[in-house]
Amino acid sequence: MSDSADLKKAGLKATLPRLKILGILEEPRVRHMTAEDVYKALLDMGEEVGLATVYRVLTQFESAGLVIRHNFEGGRSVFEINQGGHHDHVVCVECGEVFEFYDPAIEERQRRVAETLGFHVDSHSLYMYGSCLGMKREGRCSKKAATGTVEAAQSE
Amino acid sequence: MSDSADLKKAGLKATLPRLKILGILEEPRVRHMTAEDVYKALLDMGEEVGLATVYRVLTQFESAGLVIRHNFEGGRSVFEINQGGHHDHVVCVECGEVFEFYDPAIEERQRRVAETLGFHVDSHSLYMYGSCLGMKREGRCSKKAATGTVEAAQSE
DNA sequence: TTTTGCATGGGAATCGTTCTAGTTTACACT
DNA sequence: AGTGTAAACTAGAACGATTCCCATGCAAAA
Repeated sequence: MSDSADLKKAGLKATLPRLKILGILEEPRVRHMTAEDVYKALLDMGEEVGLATVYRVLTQFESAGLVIRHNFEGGRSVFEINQGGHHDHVVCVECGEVFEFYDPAIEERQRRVAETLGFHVDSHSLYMYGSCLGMKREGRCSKKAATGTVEAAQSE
Repeated sequence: MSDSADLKKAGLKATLPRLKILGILEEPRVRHMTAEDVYKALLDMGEEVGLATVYRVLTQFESAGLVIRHNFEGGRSVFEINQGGHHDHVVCVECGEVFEFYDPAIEERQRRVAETLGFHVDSHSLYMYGSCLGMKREGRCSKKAATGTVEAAQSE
């Protein structure tokens, strides 16, 4: 589906800034960006978009469910396009790289804990912080902002 | 052990501001506080402590392992005294209440995911956001800043 | 085409947090 | 107990991230 249609479905007019920002977030190489990152990417493309607009649009996208906002360590928000499948994050504090994973067993346990507490869960997040030295050896780390995805083994 | 001895063991001089802040964090009723909360509590006690000192001391305590810093939704840091046992958090976005739980199965799965990735984990956090309507019924919600702890069932 | 209203851009304002400068304090050693 | 020195303190300025404000722009409705 076109970005334009995505926006309209979310109740947002398909304006140029919104289309550009959505386009940037959809580039597969840069799944996790700060508002500043998005702003710089726009400038690099020669677009005249204000930083305030970037923040406003990202917040609107979040409300509309188009993007997910993360509160990683360090205080600044990181945005990622929402492509449906929930996943958790592993963040390398040395190179800034972010890996994703999904573990059905963890999800199920979380669901059950909430149920036990009688708590209605709107959203949940799981972050692991550390260093990807082991991954470096395999040549996956050190290229800043790259992203990998891992599907955890299902059972046992 | 006395707070003063705790501080010295952590390599920190036992100054008045540090003792007061540690004392506040140790009060069982208020496990999760922002720097601002701690500052206000000090003012209420009639103490003359600067906000900058509160931030500096909390950061020192974090480095020393005396407190844990959380990055909940909303961007501001929340501090909690570190009493040894790791646990995860359930945050009610309506009343601000924070509940804690520990689920060994989740911890084990996380450990395994990191292992699979060859990732060295320094810290990890799991937050669930939502509403505690169900808990309200049992009279546990609505008293702002109160905290409950739940031990998740072990197996199955 | 005029109206109406949401969207934008730029700069000022705000918020949480950290830094700076000068002053005070804790603590080891008389 | 008295004192020197490094560490810690306070207040306020500075800072980075984010939001607000408002005059202008633009696009759908009348």
